[in-house]
Amino acid sequence: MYKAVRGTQDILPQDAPYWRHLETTIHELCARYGYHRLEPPLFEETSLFVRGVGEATDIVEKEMYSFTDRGGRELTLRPEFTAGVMRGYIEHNMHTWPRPVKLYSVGPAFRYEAPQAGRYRQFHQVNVEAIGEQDPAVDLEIMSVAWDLYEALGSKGLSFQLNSTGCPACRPVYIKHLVAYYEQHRDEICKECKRRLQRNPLRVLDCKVETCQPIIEGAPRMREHLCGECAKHFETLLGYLDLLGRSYTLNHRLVRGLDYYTKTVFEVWAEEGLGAQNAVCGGGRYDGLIEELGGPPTPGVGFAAGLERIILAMKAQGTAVPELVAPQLLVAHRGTEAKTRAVTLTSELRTAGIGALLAFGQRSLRSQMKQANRANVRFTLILGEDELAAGEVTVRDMAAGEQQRVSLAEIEDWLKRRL
RNA sequence: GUGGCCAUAGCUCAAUCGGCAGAGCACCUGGUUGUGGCCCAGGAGGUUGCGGGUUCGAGCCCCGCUGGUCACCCCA
Repeated sequence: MYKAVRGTQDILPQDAPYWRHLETTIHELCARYGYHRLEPPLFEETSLFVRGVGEATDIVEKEMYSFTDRGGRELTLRPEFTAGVMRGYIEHNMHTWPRPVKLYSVGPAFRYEAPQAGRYRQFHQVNVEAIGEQDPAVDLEIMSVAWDLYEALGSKGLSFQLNSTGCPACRPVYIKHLVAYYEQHRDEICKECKRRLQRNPLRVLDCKVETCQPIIEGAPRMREHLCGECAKHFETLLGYLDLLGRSYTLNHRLVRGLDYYTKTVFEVWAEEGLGAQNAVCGGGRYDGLIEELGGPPTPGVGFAAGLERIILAMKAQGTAVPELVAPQLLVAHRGTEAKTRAVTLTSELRTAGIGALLAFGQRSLRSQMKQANRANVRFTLILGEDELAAGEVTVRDMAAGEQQRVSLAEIEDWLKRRL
């Protein structure tokens, strides 16, 4: 028997209300902030992600779904959105649009990882980007979109983790200090950190090995090594956040796995319900990315949030979501002629905008009533020989257990008054 | 890629010491020739994840594989 491949899953009808509510909330919120939808393709040239995400990242090193198509093109299913969105920004000359260009996307992304709670090989993200403006107020706006999204969904127990990772002017200087400090403690750090020191030194800061913790505590901090511009940017952002009364946690150990981030980086962590995968949102500023991808020098800031993780958190917290609309009536019938009329009646009701179910087959009325009961409809319309002869239909109110005859000519209005 | 735990009906789970594969729920039919929910009766549904081994005999013990799950790494 075929099964959904490892790390993928069907979104079943029982989860549809969560997805609908989440998607509706996202679209309404983004519209309120003036963001416009841009959906990049599911796959792009592999080199776009290699350059955009960074050669030394886990994503590029071991997580991409890459393939060669029949035309010999090297392609990759998107592991994240930002690179594709920026490619679109450049391709469509959006630098000529009013700034900042504010875009959002919702859809699946793909990473070849070992699946576990809150992590899948095909997963969904909402991605929000503001391009072409370096004002820290844009960082604030991006964070606010994330903030409001969780607020609208009634999420509790979230913490905003915030840091600045500097820019090409100050980060290399800081990294030198960090590496020098770590060289002094070479005998005390874990094997993995020794490797990190070579490949991606900043990552030593989020090592979770016990013995590395005191080393990290004593390490030089990025914030104390920011250049004037980055320091000012960060202070201004913190001031704005305080102004709005948004609580956040300064986390000097927060470094992000993608190479393109500059200045602001942030993540949103959930306390419960997600197992080890507690990050529900991650983002930051990427002032060098567009230039790296062949566009004009352009600042940008954005975030991505994982929809599966949001839904897991909603379930863990028992968040109520609106039910989807379902037909409120079922047309039951008895006899061949009545069945024929039931087919046309059901169709007429639907054309009139009334959701209706038809009992299929020619089963006993008892069986059809059971079906109506299971479908949880408000009314059952019964069409038999008697009703047909009288040009009427029997309408049974399922909750009250009462029924009455209504003429077929008037049934639409009768129902519209009550549904 | 590495490690722990797990795998029996659609779902949740039983099966004594290794001895006839079961229950509840859900589904279908009937009890009621045209009336749902509650109740009762019946029915359908299984290669016990796959392959091998031990044994008179394996759902149960052993080995391998696959899958699921959780965790590491990293992240949404």
